[in-house]
Amino acid sequence: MAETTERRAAEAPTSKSARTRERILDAAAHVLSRKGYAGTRLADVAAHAQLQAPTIYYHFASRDELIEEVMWVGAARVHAHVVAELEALPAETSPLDRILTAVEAHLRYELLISDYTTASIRNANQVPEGLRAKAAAEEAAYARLWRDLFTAAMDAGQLRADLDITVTRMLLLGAMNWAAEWWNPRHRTLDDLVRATQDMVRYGMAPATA
Amino acid sequence: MAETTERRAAEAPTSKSARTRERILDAAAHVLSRKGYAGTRLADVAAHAQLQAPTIYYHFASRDELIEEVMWVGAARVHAHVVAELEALPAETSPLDRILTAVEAHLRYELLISDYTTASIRNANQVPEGLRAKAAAEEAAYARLWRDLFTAAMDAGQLRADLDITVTRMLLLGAMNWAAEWWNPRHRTLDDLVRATQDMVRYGMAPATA
DNA sequence: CATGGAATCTAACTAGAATTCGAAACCATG
DNA sequence: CATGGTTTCGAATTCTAGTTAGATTCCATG
Repeated sequence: MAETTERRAAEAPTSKSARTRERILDAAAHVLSRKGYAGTRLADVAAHAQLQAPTIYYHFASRDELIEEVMWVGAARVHAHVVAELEALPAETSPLDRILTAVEAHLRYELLISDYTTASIRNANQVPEGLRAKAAAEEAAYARLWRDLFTAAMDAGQLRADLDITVTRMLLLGAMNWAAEWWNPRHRTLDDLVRATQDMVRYGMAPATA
Repeated sequence: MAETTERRAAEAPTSKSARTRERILDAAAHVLSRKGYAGTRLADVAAHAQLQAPTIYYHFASRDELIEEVMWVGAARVHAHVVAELEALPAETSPLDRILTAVEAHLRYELLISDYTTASIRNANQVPEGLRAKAAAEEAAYARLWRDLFTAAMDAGQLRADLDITVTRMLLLGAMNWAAEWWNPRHRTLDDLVRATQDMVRYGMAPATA
């Protein structure tokens, strides 16, 4: 019953088998983010999941299928979380405020489940083509969400008229994705990071030119 | 003699041996950026450098030493290039303009030698500790350069007084580093990318509040 | 407490890749 | 054209890690 608070993120693992599967997936994300695609050894994954390597084959058909799922799950969960946060906003929320909400949701979720995030970020271009398909489709859909947010804000006149929204969108996502590489909760709170990122979007770095 | 124009970037390869060594290094950066640390096979590196795997051992003591050098070279060259561009500025250049110059220099060089850039970016946390030392030291020195640029601009009142310059600096570097992952010269010129990044620094995304 | 499916384990097979070694090819110099 | 150092190569060695097979343990159910 104490689990209910956890269920927002992942779906609830019911059977014992499902829970073991989830444990293997988490372990794989952990190893994948630190060792890369080629360096992800099933023996290491198994050790983190507290079982023996061959056991993985009871839950996944192959090493590649396991890794494919990690790559996909990371992207899918961030996407779903941002969508949920946006849908929770009042209908009259301005396009710019929707962007700022998306920024906060992306950062919080990315840094919360950072093993999956860093795993898919660092390995996006290292994993063999075949394994990329599902994750790539998910990322494309997520990119469309951001593109729509920017287009709406531009149409509403809330962005500088001469802004290159394609490039700017990628710069913003890059700044956020990179945070998983350096952010340390002992130096800055997540709240501070979110605020600094939102301020960067709104005001840039220079003071308002009087 | 036609080589002289190339010499701005890397030091001039004089002897035949030095040129082969450089070719191996380039090939290693290429493979490392695409396959990761564990996935970088010497046979692949050799194929890209148009020679056989054992030949690599004539130029490098081991696979790890080769990879260590790739990781280090990328960071060192970007650092050196940015320093050179900054030193070429007139003494009276304002701190904010110095930041904008550093942005341009970083982006141009990073995207010029993007195999090295993406190699070190994607593998920074995948390479074993021992190999990180040299590259990490170089990156630390480079980070200090940026910290000083920001501190000077803040002291000169050219940045918003409430700006968190530590976080903002990392967001900016992240946005730029990430560009190596998505920038495609067929969609946007490098000039456009540089301008968009500089505008983001100066103005943010929203129009000046009247 | 017996039983059968679910879940996990141990042992063995196999392929791939770094590294070593000694031979061959290259090439500037006398 | 010979010669010796430089550079490259082919073959053999060794170790690592994915995968499979078969046995064993766990555990809910009757």
